[in-house]
Amino acid sequence: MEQFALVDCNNFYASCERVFNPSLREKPIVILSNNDGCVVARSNEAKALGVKMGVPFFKITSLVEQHKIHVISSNYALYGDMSARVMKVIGEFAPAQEVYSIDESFLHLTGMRDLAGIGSQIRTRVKDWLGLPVCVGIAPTKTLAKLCNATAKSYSKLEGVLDYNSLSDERKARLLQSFEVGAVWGIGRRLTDKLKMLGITTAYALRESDPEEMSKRFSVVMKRTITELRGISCIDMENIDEARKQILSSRSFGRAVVDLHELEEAVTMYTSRAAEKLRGDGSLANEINVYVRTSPYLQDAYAESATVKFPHPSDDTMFLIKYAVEALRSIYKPGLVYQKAGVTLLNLVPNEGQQLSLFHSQANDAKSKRMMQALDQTNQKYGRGSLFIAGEGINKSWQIRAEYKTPAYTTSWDELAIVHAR
DNA sequence: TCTGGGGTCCTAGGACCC
DNA sequence: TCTGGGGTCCTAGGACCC
Repeated sequence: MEQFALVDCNNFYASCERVFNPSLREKPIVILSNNDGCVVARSNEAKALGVKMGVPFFKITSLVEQHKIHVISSNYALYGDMSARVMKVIGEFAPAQEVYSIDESFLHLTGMRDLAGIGSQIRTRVKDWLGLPVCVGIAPTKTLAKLCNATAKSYSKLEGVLDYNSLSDERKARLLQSFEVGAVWGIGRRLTDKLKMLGITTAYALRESDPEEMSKRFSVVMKRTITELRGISCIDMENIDEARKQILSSRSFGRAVVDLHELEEAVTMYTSRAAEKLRGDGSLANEINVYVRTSPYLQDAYAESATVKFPHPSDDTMFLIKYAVEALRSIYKPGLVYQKAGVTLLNLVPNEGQQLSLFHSQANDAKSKRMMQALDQTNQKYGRGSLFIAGEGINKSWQIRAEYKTPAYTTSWDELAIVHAR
């Protein structure tokens, strides 16, 4: 039988902030999304006060004042760096690891012994070495490992680890009964509603439903989920070395944007960022999609996107920008108040042995390669944004707000944590 | 008389995840 | 007044082929 562990950091962003600011321990904390728009992470204390995930910040301002909730703008440089460290430590425990998100990773434990013991060791080591709390769920399928992880988080008696294999059939059934069907991995809001109409409201009821019939009624994805709930693995470990299939860079603006010129600056910057990621993956893009939108909450909301295909695949920022701006101009409508724009690189291919088009000169290609290397190296060494494309604009007054940001303790020389001698 | 029967590839859109 | 950003996978339907 296969065995998987899901290791998940508890309240990851909030926990990262606490590592560098211990006075935040035991205090309610919320972390805000880019632009300080809504809540993307909460400490347990904030959850207990009723702050919901994803709630717009302006809706909880009185709650924040009333309970002295600490408000922090998200600091992705810090979280990304801490994440890399955590994943490295966790990865030492198993022959195969799949980093599933910034704060979660699956381990392949098939054939290993004392799985719960391994879970405890992981927990202890991450706490000791990095100061971050994690929980571990262990089961013969990823879907069950997810549920076990959630249970390990909510019952302190379990000390952060739950091994599904150690439960009796009756306990397994009770565990599944304790979860609403929407809590199951792969069952979102739409499916939850549809399942409810069939009288399926818990993870247990879903497990007991007929996979074939459900496959016809819904899709093969549903069938897989049911099979996984029955303890038969059908969602394998993914190869994490595979390059991404698309790269998206988008942001809401810090203020209303009407001007085409400002949109061009934004799109230029997003394209630069996406191109950096593209080169980091060692990929080339064949197409670019650009979208703009007004606030979707307006009555006459406008949202449009355009895709442009390149004459040949490329990772050259200047080249990509040219097409991005072309796409933008085709969808720009004057007089609207834009709130967000985004750029997606599509149809990505590995940057090896690419056939150059007939009229594409070798010399130009080498030159652009050196230029892009210089750009990436400078930005890596001196911090993002040290060197940028002129079209991004200097002021960037449309950029996001981040009023409550903490320093980039681990990734920027200017902002290193200071240790005070006693 | 009664509209072939497969196949493949591509795309848009839906649903999900964190 | 204020509502995130970055991904994946699946399906249905159209275009095209023999």
